[in-house]
Amino acid sequence: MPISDCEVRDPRIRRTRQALQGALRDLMLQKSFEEISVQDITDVADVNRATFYDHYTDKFSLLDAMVAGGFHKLLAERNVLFDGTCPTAASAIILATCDYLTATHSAGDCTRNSAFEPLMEAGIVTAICRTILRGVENKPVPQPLTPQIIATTAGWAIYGAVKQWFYTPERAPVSEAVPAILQLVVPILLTAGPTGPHDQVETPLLASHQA
Amino acid sequence: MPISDCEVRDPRIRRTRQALQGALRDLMLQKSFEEISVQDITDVADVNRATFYDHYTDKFSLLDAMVAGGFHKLLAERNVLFDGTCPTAASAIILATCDYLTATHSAGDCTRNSAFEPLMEAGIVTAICRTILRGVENKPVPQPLTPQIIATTAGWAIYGAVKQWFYTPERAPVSEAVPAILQLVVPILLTAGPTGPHDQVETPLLASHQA
DNA sequence: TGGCATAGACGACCTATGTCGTTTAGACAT
DNA sequence: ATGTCTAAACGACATAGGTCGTCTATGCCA
Repeated sequence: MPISDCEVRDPRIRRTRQALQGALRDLMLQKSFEEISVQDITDVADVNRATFYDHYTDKFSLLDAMVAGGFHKLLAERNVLFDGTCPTAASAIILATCDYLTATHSAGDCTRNSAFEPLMEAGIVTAICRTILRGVENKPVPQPLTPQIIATTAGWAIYGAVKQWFYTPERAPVSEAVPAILQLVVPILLTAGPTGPHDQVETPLLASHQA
Repeated sequence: MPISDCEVRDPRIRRTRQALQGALRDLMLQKSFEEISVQDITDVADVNRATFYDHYTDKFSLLDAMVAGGFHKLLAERNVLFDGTCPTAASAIILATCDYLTATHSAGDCTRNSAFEPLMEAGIVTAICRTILRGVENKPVPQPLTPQIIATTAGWAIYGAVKQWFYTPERAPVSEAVPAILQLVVPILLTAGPTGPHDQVETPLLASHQA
């Protein structure tokens, strides 16, 4: 039976999970997610196939863990902590999402079918919402709204906007896209309590440092 | 090879696809999506298993077609046409989403795993975005935004909000939720061109007629 | 009404999936 | 170092998934 992924003490568990995640990552450079079998993954990771099922219920849940972990790590590396409704933090999240999408898609995939994309998107959105929620969960919100709804709405809106930007042919550069998306989203965030230190948007610096 | 689902002339095709969709719908009342095999579906639909693959690539794509079709039908039945940024139309979409989520979840599922939910959500979101896009695609929008980005952002925001509302324990009634969610998303819609006939929100009537 | 195009039936085949029970070996504490 | 606990290996098995080629019969149009 699979065990939760965060904070695993036993180094053996970490090692094999790393191996499995690394294997999937490598394989996705060569073929699409749907073409990859659990056998393929365990072959590359050099663990027994049955062992795979000790950690993940199927390849979808492995993907899930990878996306959630990867995006969370990206946010952590950049020290993104959403302090209140400060637009700078929101910009950082938007930028991170742009970068993450770019990074994961440059890795080979023309996968225009099946469950891969929705699953991956769900993972990213969850991570975004959680980050935002940490910033707004103690703010007062007008009835019948809740901090959760604010965070979720903003999180989904951000991902939708970034996704659409990403798939737009001849899209604007990130440096333009981020403040534009920010403008769309701030009203949602402003619904929650008083604003942070910065009140109005001023297009902060947005150098894209790739993962 | 599977053929597109919309506007199928041949009645035989419609018939078998209806049978397959109906079978899945029935089966989902009894067990979770992941527990249902293609065999199960074709047994209930009384078609050969191989025939299934003539229409859908897998059970996920069947679900996809069902959700997209079902939600689209719901919107069509209610004559939801998103004329500009008029809040009434937005309310109708939000309400429809609430109802659809309620209807599909009352049908048995405690499915807290796997690809089912993300897949279903993706279908709903796509339908919402398409509907909104029809209303804003010819509106002028400030650079570097596009009508597509407006529509996608609003669509994802709406679904996220409704989802969060839906999963909130002891949630407010729809009649309160819809205008609240509307308040969150109108700013996004208002980014696009001049508003429709109604300018300010006034909490229009929102009787929930279930599907 | 008759012929044609083609959806669906059917059976066979191979691969992938998921599960079990047993055995091996590595991590960790004493 | 040594013993214990348990992750992982391993082999085996039953079921599900997906594909192919051929045959049948039904909808459609002339």
